Amino acid sequence: MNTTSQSAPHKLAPSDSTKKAENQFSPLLRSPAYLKVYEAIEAEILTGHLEEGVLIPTEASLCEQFGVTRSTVREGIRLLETSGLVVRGAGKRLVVQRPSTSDVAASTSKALTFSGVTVREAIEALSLFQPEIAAIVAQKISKEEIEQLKIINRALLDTPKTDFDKIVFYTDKFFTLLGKNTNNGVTNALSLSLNRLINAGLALVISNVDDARKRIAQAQWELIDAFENNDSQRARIWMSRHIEDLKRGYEVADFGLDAPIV
Amino acid sequence: MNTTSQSAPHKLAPSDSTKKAENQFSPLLRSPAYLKVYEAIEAEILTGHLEEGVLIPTEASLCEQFGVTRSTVREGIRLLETSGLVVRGAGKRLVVQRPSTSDVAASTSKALTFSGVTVREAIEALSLFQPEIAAIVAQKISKEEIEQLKIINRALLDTPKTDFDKIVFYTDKFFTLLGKNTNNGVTNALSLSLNRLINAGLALVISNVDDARKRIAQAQWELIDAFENNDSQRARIWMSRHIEDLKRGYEVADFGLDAPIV
DNA sequence: CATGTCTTATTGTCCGACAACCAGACTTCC
DNA sequence: GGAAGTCTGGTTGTCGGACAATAAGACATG
Repeated sequence: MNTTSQSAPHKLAPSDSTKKAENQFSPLLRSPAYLKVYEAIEAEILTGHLEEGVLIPTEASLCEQFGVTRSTVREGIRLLETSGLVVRGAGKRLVVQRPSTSDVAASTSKALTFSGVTVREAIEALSLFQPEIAAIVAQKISKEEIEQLKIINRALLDTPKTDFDKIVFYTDKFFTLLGKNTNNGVTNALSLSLNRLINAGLALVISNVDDARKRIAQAQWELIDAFENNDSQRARIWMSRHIEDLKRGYEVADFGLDAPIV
Repeated sequence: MNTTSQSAPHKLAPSDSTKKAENQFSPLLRSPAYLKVYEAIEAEILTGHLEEGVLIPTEASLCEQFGVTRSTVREGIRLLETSGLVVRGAGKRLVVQRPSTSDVAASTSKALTFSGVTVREAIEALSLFQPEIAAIVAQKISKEEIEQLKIINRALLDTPKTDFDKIVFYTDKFFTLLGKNTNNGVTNALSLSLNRLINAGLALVISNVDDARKRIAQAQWELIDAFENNDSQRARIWMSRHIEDLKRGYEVADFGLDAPIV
């Protein structure tokens, strides 16, 4: 789990570039002090020596312990912050905290966005994965959670047809609850991050499709019904339709499916 | 796409805590200078003003432009680095670069690991998603890529039964090539990150299961065969078996399925 | 008990400095 | 002509010290 990707252990096909026979040395990496500071604290957290909730020593203290200046320590701390292992408490001190599922989803969708993936790719991924998620949720979900879904569905129906933001909100809420009911941090995080990817443009799409709210609500209702009967297959099918519907919405809205997500 | 999650627009159920009716103000966020530096440069990159490959101005120059000190600029730059929008060129200057799929996968699997997900969760996610990936690959993959898969499969068979690292390597390679052949940056990245999650412990598992190599190779072969016939359904099934097999491997190896991934 | 005030610990920012390092130009030597 | 040394300027990594801004807690005041 090292950040620097310097792999290439075995090559399947020998590289046909220069035949100097001297390519055996990988560029040796000297890590600057601020990186070591980061890695040291990260390790302390991952090994459990620094438990969740405890306060990281003050910058001054870290200077002493590591024998470096505050500037250096601070640069290392910035890395810790973005890695999500640490958050700023209300006051100021840093406190250890493992990233939540939502944090993971946020960073993943952000990374995907940065990498320049298109809306089409996101929707295709959605159409691959969400049906499976629906299918497994159908096996696991409890009565109480189904009730929650019904509340969302009802709220969606009660939303004015033109309150697009709210429609997006309840659509997302439904997906979110599904992800949660996989009872699996990985699938939940990945599902969340996919949803984030399409949420950005969803309001625009919905505003362009006349009966969007009705169609979404119906899909939700069929899904709920499938869940109540633990019918994985039906859940899968309706989720497919749901996503396919969204995709068509993006198409008719002429949204620019092949443009990078903004 | 803001990093600070301060949502909670509509509540489904009114919070039954203090009834002060004064909860309308969200904590106003003052962003420190180093954050603004980060955001400013990030924005320049995302809007395309700073194209891929161009060199970020020197720290000294950034100091001037932003009117802050180098220490501040440097803290901001650290954030840029971890966000993956920028890499250190061979020399020293920072150069703009959108994160690659592999970068995204790395950060995602890292984030998932940090969040403390278990091996079981990772495998379940794998068993949900990989069959779908195999199914879609069966529709898209070209003859040439199938040849690549065959080469990997052959190499796996040629690997000594006890060279566990190499077996892991080719197993991973196979999955990687599948992800690539989805021709979809999102699914590819997510697939890669899932693979990374389990690769860590895979060598240990393989070393504990006697005919691991044979079983893996057979699953690969069946998959290849399914790909050649564009048989999505068969690809799905064999991938399911493949994952199921891995899972059983983890079980018999008594790997600690419910422990967080290290 | 809600408001001010004070103290203290800690972070955010600044300044100026220097060594380490890389790249490119230049020189030297074969 | 080309390979190897040398010089030089630009840039980053680290340092040390300084001060303002802010938050937390204790305390006093009405």
